[in-house]
Amino acid sequence: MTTETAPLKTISKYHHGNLRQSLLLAAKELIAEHGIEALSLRKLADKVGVSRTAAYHYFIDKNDLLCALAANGFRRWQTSLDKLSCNQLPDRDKFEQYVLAYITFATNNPEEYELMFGRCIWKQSQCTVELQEISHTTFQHQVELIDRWQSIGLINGDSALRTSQVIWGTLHGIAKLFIDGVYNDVTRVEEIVISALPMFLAAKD
Amino acid sequence: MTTETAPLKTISKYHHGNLRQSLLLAAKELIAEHGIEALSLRKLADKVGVSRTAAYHYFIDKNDLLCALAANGFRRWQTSLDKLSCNQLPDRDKFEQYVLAYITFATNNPEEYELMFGRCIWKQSQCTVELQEISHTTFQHQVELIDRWQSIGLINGDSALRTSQVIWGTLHGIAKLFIDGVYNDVTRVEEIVISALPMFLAAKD
DNA sequence: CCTGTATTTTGACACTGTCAAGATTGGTTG
DNA sequence: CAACCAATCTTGACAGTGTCAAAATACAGG
Repeated sequence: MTTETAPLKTISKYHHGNLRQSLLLAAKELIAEHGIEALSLRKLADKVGVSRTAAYHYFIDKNDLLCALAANGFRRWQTSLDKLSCNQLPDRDKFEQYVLAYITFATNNPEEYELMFGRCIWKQSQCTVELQEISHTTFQHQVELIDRWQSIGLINGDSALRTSQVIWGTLHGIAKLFIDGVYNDVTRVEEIVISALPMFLAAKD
Repeated sequence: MTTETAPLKTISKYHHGNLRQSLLLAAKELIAEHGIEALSLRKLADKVGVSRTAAYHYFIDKNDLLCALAANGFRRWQTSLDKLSCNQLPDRDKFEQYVLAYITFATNNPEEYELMFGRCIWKQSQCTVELQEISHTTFQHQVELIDRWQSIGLINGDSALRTSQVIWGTLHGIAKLFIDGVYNDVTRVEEIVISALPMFLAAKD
């Protein structure tokens, strides 16, 4: 009777339809709620309502699935970056916005950030070419941003690459200390980042 | 015949003698060689030559054992710090030495560093009181160091606490990007840190 | 020698990732 | 319409993990 009264697309046990997408979505939710290390393919399959090994038809690995999630994260962060640099004029406010946007993205999506920049994926050096590419271009965009701020004299330092590495390192370090729970009062993260800002800026007046 | 010719303390299957110490040593070696996530209590027990669950008489948990390892790491880092600050005169060279010592400690013992400052222990917020105390006092010592450099005008910034958090964040971030494999050319880490140095120093001449 | 206590082992359980083989479905061709 | 095929999903199985309960062993004191 279930098949007769079904109006639209009923739930046919087989052929889920868009399983790959559903898996990624459910995985993102599970990770955001319970952390990366709590994610198991069985629980994920349960949540989607599918068998334990169904995911292996779309991902060669658990690692492969995590890489896809990380790549999505990079795309999200990339669009946030684009919104910032759409205006061609770089200035001090934009730099401050960039710094705050970075730290906000990291602390608002801690588990996704951990996936993107954590050891879980990169340490085993088995990251997807997709992830390799999107992360590389994202970093390049950031270097270009820094380069423009340097060219107007807002930021000093060595080459844009070196300066980018240092600034990124600082933001990453502060974010990670909070995300990983070493610092536990996450409300203070903005204060710390704000007080780090003058370090980057060229000496004025 | 083994017991008769035994000169000192022979290996009697039971009563290993100093099992707790042996476990910590073997665990440190395994972790340094194969990484934290590759450490299992069974392999550890195998290496020490003892049964799977023998460790549970000295550690309530796997987490408890990891906390003990991390605490040892903090003690090691603390002694390195003491060597630096034994001379009462703070100066620019000492600051540079401190920064390089930090980054060297982190990159030379990446897995131990990950244990000390990584999510594995702190995220679950189930860290030992021993670890809580030693890490706290270690951080306090670093704040005092920064405070002295500030008082001679070498470093500027807000309160010593804030400045410590920022500097620590920067060093931690750069170290982590290498340790976690996001940056893969670890030979460049010193260059990056050196180029980060002028950011911290008060504007001179 | 006997007994109690500290130490270590064995057995068991639930959970994990992943592979091989089988079951089910939708689409395409004869 | 029927038969096949390829894509999709499931079941069974295996090795490995952390951890608990209960049993076994060794040492020390009477």
